[in-house]
Amino acid sequence: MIEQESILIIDDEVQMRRLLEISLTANGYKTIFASNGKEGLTSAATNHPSVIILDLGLPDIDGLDLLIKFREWFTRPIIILSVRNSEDDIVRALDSGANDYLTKPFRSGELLARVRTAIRINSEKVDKPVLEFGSLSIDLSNHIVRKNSDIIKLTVTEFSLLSLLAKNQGRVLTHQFLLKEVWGYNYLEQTQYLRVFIAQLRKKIENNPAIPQLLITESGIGYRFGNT
Amino acid sequence: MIEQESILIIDDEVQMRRLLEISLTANGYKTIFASNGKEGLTSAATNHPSVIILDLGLPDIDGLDLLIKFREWFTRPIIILSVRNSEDDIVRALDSGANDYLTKPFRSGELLARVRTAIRINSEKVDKPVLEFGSLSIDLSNHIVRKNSDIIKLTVTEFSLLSLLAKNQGRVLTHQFLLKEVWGYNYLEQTQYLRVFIAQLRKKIENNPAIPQLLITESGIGYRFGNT
DNA sequence: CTGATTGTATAAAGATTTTATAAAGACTCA
DNA sequence: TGAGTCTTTATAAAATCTTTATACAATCAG
Repeated sequence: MIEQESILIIDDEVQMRRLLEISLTANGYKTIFASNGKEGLTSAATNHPSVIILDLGLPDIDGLDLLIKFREWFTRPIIILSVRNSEDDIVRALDSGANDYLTKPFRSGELLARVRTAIRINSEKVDKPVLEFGSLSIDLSNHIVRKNSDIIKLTVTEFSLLSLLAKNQGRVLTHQFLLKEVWGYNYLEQTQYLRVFIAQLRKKIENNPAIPQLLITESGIGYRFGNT
Repeated sequence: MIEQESILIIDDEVQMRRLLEISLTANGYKTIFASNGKEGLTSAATNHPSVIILDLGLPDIDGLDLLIKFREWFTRPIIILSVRNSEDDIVRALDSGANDYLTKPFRSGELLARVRTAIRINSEKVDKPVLEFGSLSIDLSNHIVRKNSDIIKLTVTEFSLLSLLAKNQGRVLTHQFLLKEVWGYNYLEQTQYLRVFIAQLRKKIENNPAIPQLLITESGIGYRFGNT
């Protein structure tokens, strides 16, 4: 079963939201809505949408500022929808981190195609479905971890932390990055969460948790998966 | 030295080629031209452009077929430029693997911004540069130092000092500069810190710490990474 | 040349920060 | 309600940074 892509729509016009809801859900996307920038930020942090569709004309925050704020941590596609059609607006939005820019009124078929394109390009960045590391295998799509072909039971949080580290094998991932990706934007300070979950993971997957070979501590920075 | 991005333009109109050449080279890109599909295919294969700008109305091959052919092996961004403005054309091109679609006439500032965006998104897929010095490699973005492919564990301070010196290979960096960059403004007097950490680094990365080849002392001035 | 001065290298002790782990409390969902 | 999970707290252990001590090397004046 393929997981459903979710799309966060940040727009204050009711009509526009309804229109987008109809065409996106009809094409198999899950829609999430926010009617101002603040709501959009928190919703993105908690829901981890696959794509954000952002209207630049919001009541509370300037759209460009919001875009820049998103780009401090949100790495997935952001498509701008705006009535503003000046070259300057378009260039600034694209250079501030937008993936695409469509002017209202737009053709919904084109929007859908641009959403598909953004998701396709984004997905090229990641993911072999099953990661293998010696006796450990991590099946990302089925959420199954095996050690010597025995299934190891992990909670959702444990799995998400482990798979994030494993997907970035050999790289040091900072505390903040891990917290942002696993718990969300509002947990950047909770380093202790990480320690607790790393300890739990080590108990489950390391041969000798006291001398970890897979989940390596980089003191003062974060953690790294793998010793090579 | 940053390598120049090259852009392959596949278009049969002379005027359009000239226009693109002017605005792209003015913005620091290297331009390559092809006036039909066949030429475009061979040119892309030999030149490995960073981006392809493809006009759909070519004399020899249908643009969409060409796009599909490119996508059998070409993984970098392809931006479509076309007079055709129907939703159907746009959707089909995007779904056939185009990264973006602009209709003629277009605004050259917008085209440039979309080229930048395509390159930026594409570069997120690629690994960041690694500094190499003989058997020593320093992966700045992943915070990993290897010697003969063995990972060497460095503390945050050690890493920041080493990478600062390595990034300025061959230059002498003064004590004060190093202290300012690594420890901050209030530590300009703590030359002893430097001595301690340089000694630790030498122990970790030099073949013979007593006869340093990488971390060179410039007595009375500071330190230098590597030989000139 | 000799001795004083300045600059450097290194080990190691002390202070501080960061991490590991267990376990208790809170929450969630069937 | 209760099993499973997440969050929070407490504390010991480990890692790192700072400071001190000492020895060596280079330079220069007399």
